[in-house]
Amino acid sequence: MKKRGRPREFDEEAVVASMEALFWQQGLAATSLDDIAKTTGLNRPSLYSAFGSKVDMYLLCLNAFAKRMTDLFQAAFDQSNTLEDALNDLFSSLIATYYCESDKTFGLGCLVFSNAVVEAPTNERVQSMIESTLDVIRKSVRTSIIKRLPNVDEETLSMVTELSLSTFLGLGIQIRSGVNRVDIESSARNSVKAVGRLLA
Amino acid sequence: MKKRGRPREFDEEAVVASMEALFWQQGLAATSLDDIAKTTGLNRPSLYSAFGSKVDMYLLCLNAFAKRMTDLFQAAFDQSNTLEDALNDLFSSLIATYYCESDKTFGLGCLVFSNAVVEAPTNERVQSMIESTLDVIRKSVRTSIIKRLPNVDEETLSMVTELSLSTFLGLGIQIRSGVNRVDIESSARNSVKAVGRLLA
DNA sequence: GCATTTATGTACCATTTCGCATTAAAATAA
DNA sequence: TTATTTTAATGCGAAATGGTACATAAATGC
Repeated sequence: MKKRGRPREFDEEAVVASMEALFWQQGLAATSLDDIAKTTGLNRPSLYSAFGSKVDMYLLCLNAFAKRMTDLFQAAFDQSNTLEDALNDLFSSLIATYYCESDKTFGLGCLVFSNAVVEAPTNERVQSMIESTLDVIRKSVRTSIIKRLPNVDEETLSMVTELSLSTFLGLGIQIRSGVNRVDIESSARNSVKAVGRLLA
Repeated sequence: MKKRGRPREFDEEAVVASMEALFWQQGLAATSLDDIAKTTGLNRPSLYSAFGSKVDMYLLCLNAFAKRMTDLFQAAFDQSNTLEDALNDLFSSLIATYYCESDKTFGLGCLVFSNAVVEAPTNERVQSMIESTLDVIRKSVRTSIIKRLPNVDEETLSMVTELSLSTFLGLGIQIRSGVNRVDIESSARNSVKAVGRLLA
Protein backbone atom coordinates (compact mmCIF):
# COMPACT_ATOMS: atom_id res chain seq x y z
CA MET A 1 0.00 0.00 0.00
CA LYS A 2 1.60 3.20 -1.19
CA LYS A 3 1.76 6.41 0.77
CA ARG A 4 -0.96 8.88 -0.09
CA GLY A 5 -0.34 12.37 -1.31
CA ARG A 6 2.33 13.97 -3.39
CA PRO A 7 5.70 12.27 -2.91
CA ARG A 8 8.77 14.04 -1.61
CA GLU A 9 11.10 15.31 -4.26
CA PHE A 10 14.17 15.47 -2.04
CA ASP A 11 16.40 12.97 -0.34
CA GLU A 12 16.00 13.61 3.37
CA GLU A 13 19.42 12.27 4.29
CA ALA A 14 21.14 14.44 1.71
CA VAL A 15 19.26 17.50 2.88
CA VAL A 16 20.21 16.85 6.50
CA ALA A 17 23.82 16.34 5.45
CA SER A 18 24.03 19.67 3.69
CA MET A 19 22.23 21.44 6.53
CA GLU A 20 24.74 19.94 8.90
CA ALA A 21 27.67 21.12 6.79
CA LEU A 22 26.31 24.64 6.87
CA PHE A 23 25.66 24.70 10.61
CA TRP A 24 29.06 23.15 11.18
CA GLN A 25 30.82 25.97 9.44
CA GLN A 26 28.72 28.93 10.54
CA GLY A 27 27.11 27.98 13.81
CA LEU A 28 23.42 28.18 14.68
CA ALA A 29 23.01 31.91 15.13
CA ALA A 30 24.86 32.92 11.96
CA THR A 31 22.91 30.50 9.77
CA SER A 32 19.58 31.70 8.40
CA LEU A 33 16.75 29.67 6.98
CA ASP A 34 17.50 31.34 3.66
CA ASP A 35 21.04 30.00 3.82
CA ILE A 36 19.70 26.53 4.48
CA ALA A 37 17.11 26.84 1.72
CA LYS A 38 19.75 27.93 -0.75
CA THR A 39 22.21 25.11 -0.06
CA THR A 40 19.61 22.38 0.23
CA GLY A 41 17.63 23.53 -2.79
CA LEU A 42 14.41 23.43 -0.78
CA ASN A 43 12.37 26.48 0.01
CA ARG A 44 11.63 27.62 3.50
CA PRO A 45 8.09 26.27 3.85
CA SER A 46 9.22 22.81 2.76
CA LEU A 47 12.05 22.89 5.26
CA TYR A 48 9.75 24.07 7.95
CA SER A 49 7.12 21.43 7.37
CA ALA A 50 9.66 18.64 7.07
CA PHE A 51 11.98 19.53 9.94
CA GLY A 52 10.30 22.11 12.15
CA SER A 53 12.02 25.26 13.34
CA LYS A 54 15.64 26.23 12.84
CA VAL A 55 16.55 24.99 16.31
CA ASP A 56 14.82 21.68 15.54
CA MET A 57 16.98 21.35 12.45
CA TYR A 58 20.07 22.19 14.43
CA LEU A 59 19.33 19.57 17.05
CA LEU A 60 18.68 17.02 14.32
CA CYS A 61 22.16 17.71 12.95
CA LEU A 62 23.73 17.69 16.41
CA ASN A 63 22.25 14.30 17.16
CA ALA A 64 23.33 12.88 13.82
CA PHE A 65 26.84 14.16 14.38
CA ALA A 66 26.98 12.91 17.96
CA LYS A 67 25.79 9.48 16.84
CA ARG A 68 28.59 9.20 14.30
CA MET A 69 31.04 10.39 16.93
CA THR A 70 30.01 7.95 19.64
CA ASP A 71 30.13 5.24 16.99
CA LEU A 72 33.77 6.14 16.42
CA PHE A 73 34.38 5.68 20.13
CA GLN A 74 32.65 2.32 20.11
CA ALA A 75 34.48 1.16 17.01
CA ALA A 76 37.88 2.11 18.37
CA PHE A 77 37.22 0.56 21.76
CA ASP A 78 35.69 -2.62 20.36
CA GLN A 79 38.31 -3.44 17.80
CA SER A 80 41.74 -2.57 19.06
CA ASN A 81 43.70 -4.49 21.60
CA THR A 82 45.64 -2.29 23.95
CA LEU A 83 44.29 0.95 25.37
CA GLU A 84 46.98 2.87 23.56
CA ASP A 85 46.06 1.31 20.22
CA ALA A 86 42.42 2.06 20.84
CA LEU A 87 43.13 5.69 21.67
CA ASN A 88 45.37 6.08 18.65
CA ASP A 89 42.62 4.67 16.44
CA LEU A 90 40.06 6.88 18.06
CA PHE A 91 42.01 10.10 17.74
CA SER A 92 42.94 9.32 14.14
CA SER A 93 39.34 8.88 13.13
CA LEU A 94 38.27 11.93 15.13
CA ILE A 95 40.92 14.06 13.47
CA ALA A 96 39.77 12.85 10.06
CA THR A 97 36.21 13.81 10.97
CA TYR A 98 37.21 17.18 12.39
CA TYR A 99 39.04 18.01 9.18
CA CYS A 100 35.82 17.11 7.33
CA GLU A 101 37.35 13.97 5.79
CA SER A 102 39.25 16.19 3.40
CA ASP A 103 42.83 17.35 3.02
CA LYS A 104 41.87 20.93 3.58
CA THR A 105 44.26 22.80 5.80
CA PHE A 106 41.43 24.31 7.75
CA GLY A 107 39.24 22.05 9.86
CA LEU A 108 35.93 22.75 11.57
CA GLY A 109 36.47 20.75 14.74
CA CYS A 110 33.56 19.17 16.56
CA LEU A 111 30.00 20.26 15.78
CA VAL A 112 28.95 19.58 19.35
CA PHE A 113 31.90 20.72 21.44
CA SER A 114 33.55 23.35 19.25
CA ASN A 115 30.36 24.88 17.90
CA ALA A 116 27.08 24.13 19.65
CA VAL A 117 28.72 24.85 22.98
CA VAL A 118 28.35 28.58 22.29
CA GLU A 119 24.58 28.25 22.37
CA ALA A 120 24.48 26.27 25.59
CA PRO A 121 23.94 29.19 28.01
CA THR A 122 21.03 30.58 25.99
CA ASN A 123 19.40 27.40 24.71
CA GLU A 124 18.28 24.80 27.15
CA ARG A 125 17.68 22.08 24.57
CA VAL A 126 21.14 22.48 23.13
CA GLN A 127 22.68 22.61 26.59
CA SER A 128 21.18 19.37 27.79
CA MET A 129 22.00 17.64 24.52
CA ILE A 130 25.66 18.62 24.91
CA GLU A 131 25.81 17.66 28.55
CA SER A 132 24.35 14.23 27.94
CA THR A 133 26.66 13.63 24.99
CA LEU A 134 29.63 14.46 27.19
CA ASP A 135 28.31 12.05 29.75
CA VAL A 136 27.96 9.23 27.23
CA ILE A 137 31.50 9.79 26.00
CA ARG A 138 32.99 9.94 29.48
CA LYS A 139 31.28 6.69 30.44
CA SER A 140 32.41 5.07 27.21
CA VAL A 141 36.02 6.00 27.92
CA ARG A 142 35.83 4.87 31.52
CA THR A 143 34.27 1.54 30.59
CA SER A 144 36.85 0.81 27.94
CA ILE A 145 39.67 1.45 30.39
CA ILE A 146 38.17 -0.85 32.97
CA LYS A 147 37.63 -3.53 30.33
CA ARG A 148 41.31 -3.53 29.52
CA LEU A 149 42.62 -2.94 33.04
CA PRO A 150 40.16 -4.60 35.42
CA ASN A 151 42.40 -4.03 38.43
CA VAL A 152 43.17 -0.36 37.83
CA ASP A 153 42.92 1.83 40.93
CA GLU A 154 40.33 4.58 41.01
CA GLU A 155 42.86 7.40 40.96
CA THR A 156 44.60 6.15 37.83
CA LEU A 157 41.25 5.46 36.22
CA SER A 158 40.13 9.04 36.80
CA MET A 159 43.41 10.47 35.62
CA VAL A 160 43.42 8.54 32.38
CA THR A 161 39.74 9.20 31.73
CA GLU A 162 40.10 12.95 32.23
CA LEU A 163 43.27 13.06 30.19
CA SER A 164 41.60 11.28 27.28
CA LEU A 165 38.52 13.45 27.53
CA SER A 166 40.51 16.68 27.64
CA THR A 167 42.52 15.55 24.65
CA PHE A 168 39.33 14.77 22.79
CA LEU A 169 37.88 18.21 23.56
CA GLY A 170 41.16 19.99 22.94
CA LEU A 171 41.59 18.43 19.50
CA GLY A 172 38.34 19.93 18.23
CA ILE A 173 39.11 23.38 19.60
CA GLN A 174 42.64 23.42 18.28
CA ILE A 175 41.55 22.27 14.84
CA ARG A 176 38.85 24.92 14.64
CA SER A 177 41.39 27.47 15.84
CA GLY A 178 43.46 26.78 12.73
CA VAL A 179 46.23 24.56 14.06
CA ASN A 180 47.71 22.56 11.21
CA ARG A 181 47.26 18.85 10.90
CA VAL A 182 50.84 17.83 11.52
CA ASP A 183 50.87 19.58 14.89
CA ILE A 184 47.47 18.17 15.75
CA GLU A 185 48.57 14.63 15.03
CA SER A 186 51.66 15.02 17.12
CA SER A 187 49.56 16.49 19.91
CA ALA A 188 47.31 13.44 19.85
CA ARG A 189 50.26 11.06 19.82
CA ASN A 190 51.74 12.84 22.81
CA SER A 191 48.55 12.39 24.75
CA VAL A 192 48.46 8.70 24.03
CA LYS A 193 52.08 8.38 25.03
CA ALA A 194 51.24 10.12 28.30
CA VAL A 195 48.51 7.58 28.94
CA GLY A 196 50.98 4.82 28.27
CA ARG A 197 53.47 6.23 30.72
CA LEU A 198 50.84 6.76 33.38
CA LEU A 199 49.91 3.12 33.21
CA ALA A 200 53.49 1.81 33.11
CA MET B 1 45.44 71.57 27.82
CA LYS B 2 42.00 70.04 27.93
CA LYS B 3 40.45 67.99 25.18
CA ARG B 4 38.23 69.95 22.86
CA GLY B 5 34.60 69.16 22.22
CA ARG B 6 31.84 67.77 24.31
CA PRO B 7 33.12 65.32 26.90
CA ARG B 8 32.10 61.68 26.99
CA GLU B 9 29.31 60.87 29.35
CA PHE B 10 30.21 57.20 29.75
CA ASP B 11 33.02 55.24 31.33
CA GLU B 12 34.72 53.43 28.49
CA GLU B 13 36.01 50.60 30.65
CA ALA B 14 32.60 49.94 32.15
CA VAL B 15 31.00 49.93 28.72
CA VAL B 16 33.56 47.46 27.39
CA ALA B 17 33.03 45.28 30.44
CA SER B 18 29.29 45.06 29.92
CA MET B 19 29.71 44.48 26.18
CA GLU B 20 32.09 41.67 27.01
CA ALA B 21 29.64 40.09 29.42
CA LEU B 22 26.99 40.10 26.73
CA PHE B 23 29.21 38.64 24.02
CA TRP B 24 30.48 36.09 26.50
CA GLN B 25 27.05 34.75 27.14
CA GLN B 26 25.50 34.99 23.69
CA GLY B 27 28.34 34.85 21.21
CA LEU B 28 29.02 37.30 18.39
CA ALA B 29 26.32 36.31 15.94
CA ALA B 30 23.48 36.18 18.47
CA THR B 31 24.30 39.59 19.93
CA SER B 32 22.80 42.59 18.18
CA LEU B 33 23.83 46.20 18.39
CA ASP B 34 20.47 46.84 20.02
CA ASP B 35 21.35 44.34 22.74
CA ILE B 36 24.64 46.10 23.32
CA ALA B 37 23.01 49.51 23.30
CA LYS B 38 20.45 48.39 25.84
CA THR B 39 22.90 46.89 28.34
CA THR B 40 25.51 49.62 28.00
CA GLY B 41 22.97 52.44 28.10
CA LEU B 42 24.55 54.01 25.02
CA ASN B 43 22.73 54.33 21.74
CA ARG B 44 23.96 52.78 18.52
CA PRO B 45 25.56 55.85 16.98
CA SER B 46 27.59 56.49 20.13
CA LEU B 47 28.72 52.88 20.20
CA TYR B 48 29.60 52.96 16.56
CA SER B 49 31.59 56.19 16.75
CA ALA B 50 33.42 55.10 19.88
CA PHE B 51 34.20 51.48 19.01
CA GLY B 52 33.55 50.92 15.31
CA SER B 53 31.57 48.00 13.96
CA LYS B 54 30.18 45.07 15.92
CA VAL B 55 33.13 42.89 14.96
CA ASP B 56 35.49 45.64 16.12
CA MET B 57 33.74 45.63 19.48
CA TYR B 58 33.96 41.86 19.67
CA LEU B 59 37.67 41.85 18.98
CA LEU B 60 38.17 44.54 21.58
CA CYS B 61 36.50 42.28 24.15
CA LEU B 62 38.40 39.21 22.97
CA ASN B 63 41.71 40.99 23.39
CA ALA B 64 40.78 42.30 26.82
CA PHE B 65 39.76 38.82 27.91
CA ALA B 66 42.86 37.20 26.45
CA LYS B 67 45.06 39.73 28.20
CA ARG B 68 43.53 38.92 31.57
CA MET B 69 43.89 35.22 30.80
CA THR B 70 47.54 35.34 29.80
CA ASP B 71 48.14 37.43 32.90
CA LEU B 72 46.74 34.55 34.95
CA PHE B 73 49.25 32.25 33.28
CA GLN B 74 52.08 34.62 34.01
CA ALA B 75 51.02 35.13 37.61
CA ALA B 76 50.75 31.41 38.30
CA PHE B 77 54.04 30.60 36.64
CA ASP B 78 55.91 33.49 38.23
CA GLN B 79 54.84 32.98 41.80
CA SER B 80 54.55 29.33 42.62
CA ASN B 81 57.40 26.98 43.23
CA THR B 82 56.81 23.56 41.78
CA LEU B 83 55.20 22.94 38.43
CA GLU B 84 52.33 21.18 40.12
CA ASP B 85 51.71 24.12 42.45
CA ALA B 86 51.81 26.48 39.52
CA LEU B 87 49.33 24.43 37.52
CA ASN B 88 47.01 24.10 40.50
CA ASP B 89 47.10 27.88 40.97
CA LEU B 90 46.53 28.43 37.29
CA PHE B 91 43.58 26.09 36.97
CA SER B 92 41.99 27.48 40.15
CA SER B 93 42.08 31.02 38.85
CA LEU B 94 40.93 29.92 35.40
CA ILE B 95 37.99 28.05 36.87
CA ALA B 96 37.05 31.12 38.90
CA THR B 97 37.15 33.20 35.74
CA TYR B 98 35.21 30.66 33.71
CA TYR B 99 32.47 30.64 36.32
CA CYS B 100 32.40 34.45 36.02
CA GLU B 101 33.88 34.97 39.50
CA SER B 102 30.52 34.03 40.93
CA ASP B 103 29.04 31.03 42.67
CA LYS B 104 26.57 30.47 39.89
CA THR B 105 26.18 26.85 38.99
CA PHE B 106 26.38 27.64 35.32
CA GLY B 107 29.62 28.94 33.90
CA LEU B 108 30.38 30.49 30.54
CA GLY B 109 33.80 28.99 29.95
CA CYS B 110 36.41 30.83 27.94
CA LEU B 111 35.42 33.78 25.75
CA VAL B 112 38.17 32.94 23.28
CA PHE B 113 38.22 29.16 23.14
CA SER B 114 34.65 28.21 24.10
CA ASN B 115 32.93 31.01 22.24
CA ALA B 116 34.88 32.96 19.61
CA VAL B 117 36.11 29.69 18.17
CA VAL B 118 32.77 29.25 16.41
CA GLU B 119 33.41 32.33 14.32
CA ALA B 120 36.92 31.30 13.30
CA PRO B 121 36.05 29.63 9.97
CA THR B 122 34.02 32.59 8.76
CA ASN B 123 35.96 35.50 10.25
CA GLU B 124 39.59 35.87 9.42
CA ARG B 125 40.30 38.50 12.08
CA VAL B 126 38.79 36.36 14.82
CA GLN B 127 40.59 33.29 13.55
CA SER B 128 44.05 34.81 13.60
CA MET B 129 43.42 36.37 17.00
CA ILE B 130 42.54 32.96 18.42
CA GLU B 131 45.44 31.19 16.77
CA SER B 132 47.96 33.69 18.08
CA THR B 133 46.48 33.56 21.58
CA LEU B 134 46.83 29.79 21.56
CA ASP B 135 50.40 30.19 20.46
CA VAL B 136 51.19 32.63 23.27
CA ILE B 137 49.70 30.28 25.83
CA ARG B 138 51.49 27.22 24.51
CA LYS B 139 54.81 29.02 24.59
CA SER B 140 54.11 30.28 28.09
CA VAL B 141 53.43 26.75 29.32
CA ARG B 142 56.50 25.35 27.60
CA THR B 143 58.75 28.05 28.97
CA SER B 144 57.53 27.59 32.51
CA ILE B 145 58.19 23.85 32.35
CA ILE B 146 61.71 24.38 31.07
CA LYS B 147 62.34 26.97 33.76
CA ARG B 148 61.49 24.45 36.44
CA LEU B 149 63.00 21.39 34.78
CA PRO B 150 65.96 22.58 32.72
CA ASN B 151 67.07 19.05 31.89
CA VAL B 152 63.72 17.68 30.81
CA ASP B 153 63.83 15.62 27.63
CA GLU B 154 61.93 16.85 24.60
CA GLU B 155 59.38 14.03 24.68
CA THR B 156 58.37 14.65 28.27
CA LEU B 157 58.29 18.37 27.63
CA SER B 158 55.87 17.91 24.73
CA MET B 159 53.71 15.48 26.66
CA VAL B 160 53.33 17.74 29.65
CA THR B 161 52.78 20.83 27.52
CA GLU B 162 50.04 19.20 25.48
CA LEU B 163 48.46 17.68 28.54
CA SER B 164 48.30 21.08 30.27
CA LEU B 165 47.01 22.78 27.16
CA SER B 166 44.30 20.19 26.58
CA THR B 167 43.25 20.47 30.19
CA PHE B 168 43.07 24.23 29.85
CA LEU B 169 40.90 23.99 26.71
CA GLY B 170 38.82 21.15 28.12
CA LEU B 171 37.98 23.06 31.28
CA GLY B 172 36.35 25.89 29.36
CA ILE B 173 34.33 23.55 27.18
CA GLN B 174 33.17 21.40 30.06
CA ILE B 175 32.17 24.42 32.11
CA ARG B 176 30.19 25.91 29.24
CA SER B 177 28.61 22.49 28.69
CA GLY B 178 27.13 22.66 32.18
CA VAL B 179 29.43 20.39 34.17
CA ASN B 180 29.20 21.29 37.83
CA ARG B 181 32.02 22.92 39.70
CA VAL B 182 32.86 20.00 41.96
CA ASP B 183 33.47 17.71 39.02
CA ILE B 184 35.42 20.39 37.21
CA GLU B 185 37.72 20.93 40.15
CA SER B 186 38.34 17.23 40.51
CA SER B 187 39.01 17.03 36.76
CA ALA B 188 41.64 19.77 37.06
CA ARG B 189 43.25 18.11 40.09
CA ASN B 190 43.44 14.82 38.20
CA SER B 191 45.25 16.51 35.34
CA VAL B 192 47.80 18.04 37.66
CA LYS B 193 48.29 14.70 39.36
CA ALA B 194 48.90 13.16 35.97
CA VAL B 195 51.57 15.75 35.27
CA GLY B 196 53.16 14.94 38.59
CA ARG B 197 53.24 11.26 37.83
CA LEU B 198 54.64 11.81 34.37
CA LEU B 199 57.55 13.71 35.84
CA ALA B 200 58.19 11.29 38.69
C1' DG C 1 30.39 86.25 21.65
C1' DC C 2 31.45 83.02 17.93
C1' DA C 3 33.67 79.34 15.50
C1' DT C 4 35.24 74.72 16.20
C1' DT C 5 35.27 70.26 17.92
C1' DT C 6 33.37 66.28 19.87
C1' DA C 7 29.37 63.66 21.78
C1' DT C 8 24.42 62.55 21.97
C1' DG C 9 19.76 61.35 20.38
C1' DT C 10 16.11 60.83 17.04
C1' DA C 11 14.81 59.06 13.15
C1' DC C 12 15.61 56.69 9.17
C1' DC C 13 17.08 53.19 5.49
C1' DA C 14 17.74 49.08 2.97
C1' DT C 15 18.13 44.45 3.98
C1' DT C 16 17.43 40.31 6.31
C1' DT C 17 15.09 37.60 9.63
C1' DC C 18 11.62 33.75 10.91
C1' DG C 19 7.48 32.16 10.12
C1' DC C 20 3.06 31.44 7.81
C1' DA C 21 -1.09 31.81 4.70
C1' DT C 22 -2.42 30.56 0.44
C1' DT C 23 -2.40 28.56 -3.84
C1' DA C 24 -0.80 25.12 -7.17
C1' DA C 25 0.77 20.46 -8.11
C1' DA C 26 1.15 15.43 -7.81
C1' DA C 27 0.09 11.35 -6.03
C1' DT C 28 -3.62 7.76 -4.19
C1' DA C 29 -8.53 6.12 -2.92
C1' DA C 30 -13.12 5.56 -4.12
C1' DT D 1 -13.88 11.40 -12.60
C1' DT D 2 -13.84 13.28 -8.09
C1' DA D 3 -12.34 13.68 -3.37
C1' DT D 4 -8.47 13.37 -0.38
C1' DT D 5 -3.91 13.69 1.10
C1' DT D 6 0.60 15.27 0.98
C1' DT D 7 4.19 18.25 -1.01
C1' DA D 8 5.92 22.44 -3.46
C1' DA D 9 6.12 27.34 -4.59
C1' DT D 10 4.91 32.10 -4.30
C1' DG D 11 4.65 35.71 -1.68
C1' DC D 12 3.33 38.25 2.39
C1' DG D 13 4.24 40.51 6.88
C1' DA D 14 5.83 42.10 11.15
C1' DA D 15 9.94 42.54 13.43
C1' DA D 16 14.82 42.96 13.83
C1' DT D 17 19.28 43.85 11.72
C1' DG D 18 23.67 46.74 10.94
C1' DG D 19 24.65 51.08 9.88
C1' DT D 20 24.06 56.24 9.04
C1' DA D 21 22.26 61.26 8.33
C1' DC D 22 21.15 64.95 10.65
C1' DA D 23 19.96 68.03 14.14
C1' DT D 24 21.14 69.21 18.84
C1' DA D 25 24.05 69.75 22.92
C1' DA D 26 28.22 70.70 25.51
C1' DA D 27 32.71 71.60 25.90
C1' DT D 28 37.19 74.51 24.34
C1' DG D 29 40.01 78.28 21.68
C1' DC D 30 40.12 82.79 20.11
